[in-house]
Amino acid sequence: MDDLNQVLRARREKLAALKARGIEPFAYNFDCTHRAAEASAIFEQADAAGTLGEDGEGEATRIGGRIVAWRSHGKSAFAHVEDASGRIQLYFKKDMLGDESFADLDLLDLGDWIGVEGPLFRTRTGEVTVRVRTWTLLAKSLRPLPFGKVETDPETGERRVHSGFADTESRYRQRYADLAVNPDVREVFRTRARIISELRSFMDGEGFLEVETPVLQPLYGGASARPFMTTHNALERTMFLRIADELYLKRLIVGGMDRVYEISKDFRNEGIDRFHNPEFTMLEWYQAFADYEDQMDLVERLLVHVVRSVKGTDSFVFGDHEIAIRSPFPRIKLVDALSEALSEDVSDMPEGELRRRAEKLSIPELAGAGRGKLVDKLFGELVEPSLIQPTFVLDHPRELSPLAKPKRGEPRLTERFEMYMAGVEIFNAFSELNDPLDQRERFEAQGRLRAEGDEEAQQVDEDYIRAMEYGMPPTGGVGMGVDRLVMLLTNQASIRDVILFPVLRGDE
RNA sequence: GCCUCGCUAGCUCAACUGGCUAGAGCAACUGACUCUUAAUCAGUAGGUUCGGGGUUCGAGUCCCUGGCGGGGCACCA
Repeated sequence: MDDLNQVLRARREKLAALKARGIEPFAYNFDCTHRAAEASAIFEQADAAGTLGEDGEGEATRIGGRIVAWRSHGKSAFAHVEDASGRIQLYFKKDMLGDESFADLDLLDLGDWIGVEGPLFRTRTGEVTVRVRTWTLLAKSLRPLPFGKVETDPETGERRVHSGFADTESRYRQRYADLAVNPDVREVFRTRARIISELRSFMDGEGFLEVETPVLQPLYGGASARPFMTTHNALERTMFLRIADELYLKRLIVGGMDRVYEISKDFRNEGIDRFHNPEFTMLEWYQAFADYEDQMDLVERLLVHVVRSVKGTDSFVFGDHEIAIRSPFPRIKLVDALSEALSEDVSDMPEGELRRRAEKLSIPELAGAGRGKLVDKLFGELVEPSLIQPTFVLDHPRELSPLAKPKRGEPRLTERFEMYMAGVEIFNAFSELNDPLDQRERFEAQGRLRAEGDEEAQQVDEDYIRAMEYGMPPTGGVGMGVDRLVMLLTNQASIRDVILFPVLRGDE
């Protein structure tokens, strides 16, 4: 207790005083009749309909919330409480509450949870307010929340927060405090939930079956990435956290489940930046009898559906850009886009020339890069940042896509697309490779890359090849970065702002 | 992993070129106030300046080192 600062100490003293007065500081429940926003709305309706009482009072309500502002005036006090719906003003008056209950208000603090009961009325300045008849302490706050002060501009109604809680690191580490004092942050995560819900209902509506495949895997695959490893004690074996759902979902296609999808966390043991968190949420789906052309149509319909449902329009603002979701989206071939950027056809450009171009742009880490990798690097440098409006980029080099079918008529390429918005890759899809002999060769080529030190190259998955040998129908598959879509639709600059508890270093 | 910027009271921020006892607002505490809303007014208290080491008569400030975070690069979705 000695090492607590005065602020924490004052609250513990109030806690003791409350107990001494026979007030339970941590209640078991509270029977609310309304949320704050509903109560205000009901009052406004009654007022408009002229059904308020003669004293201008509306119906009695019970509201539970956290005290976020307090203004005491001697024998009366105003406060705001906030619940999940918003905030509402409270008016405490000594002759309404009685001496004892009014005196006990001195033991409340910002951050306390209370329940109040009383009729609604409108103050002289027009704000719908609860005239508190009785109040109950629901939970004492023993640590001050970093509330700012909210100023509402009387003319524009605009809310400005003074001081507040801005330190990025503290906000991520103590997300509970961030959520408690920043309603905007709560809104971002409400939108995130809506987006995921709309993704589900869209996939369900298209006849896809939601499935769950292993997070903990004996082999990992389906993407180029380093995995997290762990150990199963009883089995005495190394297990991997999945880097993609792909290989299991396609086993289900082999099994005859012709449309499947999964929304789940994947884990990649790589760097962290504003577009990457080590654990992130992916939507993957696989559709039998379809190819990547069909998947472009599906992606377009999915985006239109989600953006309309969540934003109410066909466009949204991200940073400096207004992104319009109007299908069909432009479809450009990777090689053509790059040729245009270089003002020279790259389809037959020798590897040495590609390398010289990349070196001229001082693109780093070119050592050991083959043709495909060079094309990819150049594309990332020259074209990707300019893909602001939704754009499909088609037909990636074969060596970069070991799970995709060869492009019809152009066997050095694959039937693959990535979809970009705001310069960010959101979707990745292929006509799925369903020839088990070709698949084995691709895995073996990956194995050679691995032997040369490419830690991200895939391993041979014999069981996956066995599944394919039973017969896999032609299939279109798509992966989507859910967090990134949420970033775009909530206009958040960092993936950490759309993940409740992003990965940070320890602070011990 | 590399480059770069940052870390000062519970919160948001000051402190010039190294120089008095590290300041302010909010929050807290004491008092006044029965329609306020960034309530107001009077007063009080609150600091390991991220940790460790060094230079100096003197370090929040300069140097070394470590930690954490932001941004960029690399890797990647």
